[in-house]
Amino acid sequence: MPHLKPLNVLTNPSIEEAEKGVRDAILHGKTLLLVGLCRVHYVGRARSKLESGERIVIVKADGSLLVHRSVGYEPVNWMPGGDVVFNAKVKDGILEVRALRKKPVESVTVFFEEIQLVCSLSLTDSGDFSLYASEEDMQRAILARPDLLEEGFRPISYEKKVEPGFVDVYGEDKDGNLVVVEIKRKTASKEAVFQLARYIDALKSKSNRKMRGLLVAPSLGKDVQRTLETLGLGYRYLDPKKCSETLSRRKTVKLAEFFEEK
Amino acid sequence: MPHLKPLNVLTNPSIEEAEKGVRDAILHGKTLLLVGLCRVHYVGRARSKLESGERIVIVKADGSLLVHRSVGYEPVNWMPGGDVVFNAKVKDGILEVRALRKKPVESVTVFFEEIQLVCSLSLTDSGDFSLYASEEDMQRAILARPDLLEEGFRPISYEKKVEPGFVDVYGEDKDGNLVVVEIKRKTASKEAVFQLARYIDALKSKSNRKMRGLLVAPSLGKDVQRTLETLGLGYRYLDPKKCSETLSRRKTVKLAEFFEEK
DNA sequence: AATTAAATTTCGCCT
DNA sequence: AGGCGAAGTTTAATT
Repeated sequence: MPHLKPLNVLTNPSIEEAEKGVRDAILHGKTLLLVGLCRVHYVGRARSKLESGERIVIVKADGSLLVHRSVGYEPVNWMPGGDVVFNAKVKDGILEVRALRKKPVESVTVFFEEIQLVCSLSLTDSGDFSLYASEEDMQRAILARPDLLEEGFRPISYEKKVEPGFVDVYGEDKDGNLVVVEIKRKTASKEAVFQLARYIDALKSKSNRKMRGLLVAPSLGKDVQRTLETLGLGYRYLDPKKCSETLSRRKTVKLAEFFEEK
Repeated sequence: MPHLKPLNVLTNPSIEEAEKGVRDAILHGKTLLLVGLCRVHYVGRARSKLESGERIVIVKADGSLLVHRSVGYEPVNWMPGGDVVFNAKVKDGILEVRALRKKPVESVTVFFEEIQLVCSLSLTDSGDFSLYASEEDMQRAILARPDLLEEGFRPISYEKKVEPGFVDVYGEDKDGNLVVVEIKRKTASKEAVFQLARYIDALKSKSNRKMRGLLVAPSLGKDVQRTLETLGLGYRYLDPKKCSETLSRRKTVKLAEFFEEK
């Protein structure tokens, strides 16, 4: 049974009615849904022009603006949220809706010739969003169950800072060798191998212990195996989904927990 | 004066009415706009769960689906267009709208507990979209006016294939040295420098002429200047906007024109 | 099909 | 505030 939430809908309004609806929505911090025939200009980091056509425009209270065409997952024009100022006015029978932000300076302006729909909404949304099987999940899984990597592996640290960046996982194997681990959640490219090589190169100068490099990923790109061999590095198959399953069996949530008392 | 295009709007419909509206829209290849209280599941390359809240859902005829929260430029869940099969059904008073695709196998399912708006649209949109001041614009500008790079520079080719990829612009300077040019439309990182270094490395073996490397960008990231110096490479400031202005003054449109008769 | 690089990338984290 | 790397990145181009 619907709660009949306040829902302001104008269908095929005049430009002037639409203007009022848009201004009210923006003024009251509502989410705005527009459908109509429009042109769009973007000026800022680049510059773009979209000729006349019917599109969906979403204006959110956080300052973000999206222009969607009838096809495509991505918006054709947009404005990321943030310090954005909206503005709506009628000029020569055209409704101009403009979003302007500084840092970087850029603006999206939508010129509506006709409006089919103006809908202002108050979206109540406090639902949690959770994502599994990300690269961080793989990292957490390895820390929780080091034998996923190899038998006898013991993590020493994670996100260790070295010159070129951060080592995903750093530890030692059952023979006491240091192990540098680079994780990729999908097919690893040669770039990943070079990244690992750079880490090892940077770390070798800081220790005289034997050091191994291990690339962890669900699969390898073409020639990557050969590149690994050339550079004397190793590979361990690991599937991100398996990692998230491993984690859901355990109750570990935060990365830091693994090292809190070391 | 509005054309009064066919616009199907249901406000606060029952779940069953909404189901009918959704099915009809999908069946007739319309764009669908939904607003309502819902949960969302994603399973595929990763896995995600979004708890109950009010959101905007867009379903396009090309198979793409977007779930937007009240804040944020990016959709919280989505499905890229392509070979997507949609499905809508009511189960236990909940309207399930599901998008499924293979390659990769993944699905987004939206569970509506309440619906505020169902709107099906026929968007007529053939408007051209044009973007200026892209990296390609910078490339074209350099080819059209080589002195943007440096006085006396003469382009030999563009998009020249070498082992690791493609050299943006390749030419010779006023002293007859070969010049390899790497273009970035925004702040250049160390990665860009390494990319340039790899190209030069690959090309040096093919010629015994002196060879210079030039990174072209509107600015440099931290330490990038030092990296350039270490590797003996040069930098030339160039602003993408200036490039697009240069191009709009000239009438050159196609890259190939510059070399058609060489 | 696989690889590579760009994107008005955005986003988050860390210095 | 700037830099770096990841993303369910997407997209386009080229092998």
